[in-house]
Amino acid sequence: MLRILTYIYERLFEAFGPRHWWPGETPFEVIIGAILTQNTAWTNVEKAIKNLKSNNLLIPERLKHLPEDELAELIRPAGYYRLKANRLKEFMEFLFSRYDGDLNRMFNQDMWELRAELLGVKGIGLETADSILLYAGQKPIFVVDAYTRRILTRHNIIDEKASYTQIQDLFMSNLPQDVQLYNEYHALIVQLGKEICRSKSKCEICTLKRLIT
DNA sequence: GACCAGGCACATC
DNA sequence: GATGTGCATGGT
Repeated sequence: MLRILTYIYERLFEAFGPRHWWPGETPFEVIIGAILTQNTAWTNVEKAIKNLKSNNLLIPERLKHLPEDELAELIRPAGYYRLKANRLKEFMEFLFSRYDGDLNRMFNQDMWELRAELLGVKGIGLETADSILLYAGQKPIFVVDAYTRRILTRHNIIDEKASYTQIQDLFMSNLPQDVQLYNEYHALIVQLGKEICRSKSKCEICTLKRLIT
C-alpha cells in the first residue's frame, strides 16, 4: 500500500507540481474558507472571502462583533449563506470562550485533543476539522474529501463503503506523519478531481488511471 | 434548465 | 449503523 500511495503522489506531483496550499493569507482566513467551502465551489467562496476582507472582517475580534444577519449577506455568494453564517458564529463562540479568541493558543493544544474539540462545534465535521488542523494549524493530519474517496474507489484501491476514518488511516499509517507531505497530497488530489474527475465516464479514462496502470 | 461543487446536522428506520 | 433530506449560490 505504501508503494501505490507513494507512486500516486509522485505522478500527481509530476503532473501538477507544487500546489502551494491553502489559498489564504492567514490561519484565520484559512479557517473561514474551510467552513465556507463545504460542498461549495471555491470560486464562490472567493467572492465571500473578498467581501469579508474588503470590510476588514478577517480578524477574530472584528468578526465576533458582526451581527449574524449582516455576516450572512456578506457571505451570500458562497451558498447556504444563513447556515454558514451560523456555523461561523458557532466557531467564533468556541474560539473566544475556549481560547479567548487566540488562534495561537488554540493551535498550541494537542492535535487530537483540539480535533475532538473542533468536532464538538456545530458545523465542523471531520473534513473541516482536519482542514483547519492541517492548513491553518500546520498539524500532521491527512484530510480526506469527496475527491479522495472517488479517486480511490474508482481505481479499486479502497472499498466503496470505506469510512472517512478508514481512508484517513490508510494514508497516515502508510506514509510519514509529515505536514508538508499531507498538505501537498491532499491539494494534488483536489487538483486532479477538479480538472479531470468531474464525470464518471471521463474518470474511467482519466490521467491518474493512465498513470497508475 | 439540469447538474455539480474541497459537507454537515438531523430525522428516521 | 445505514440512508434520506435541507441548506443556496454561481459556473458549465
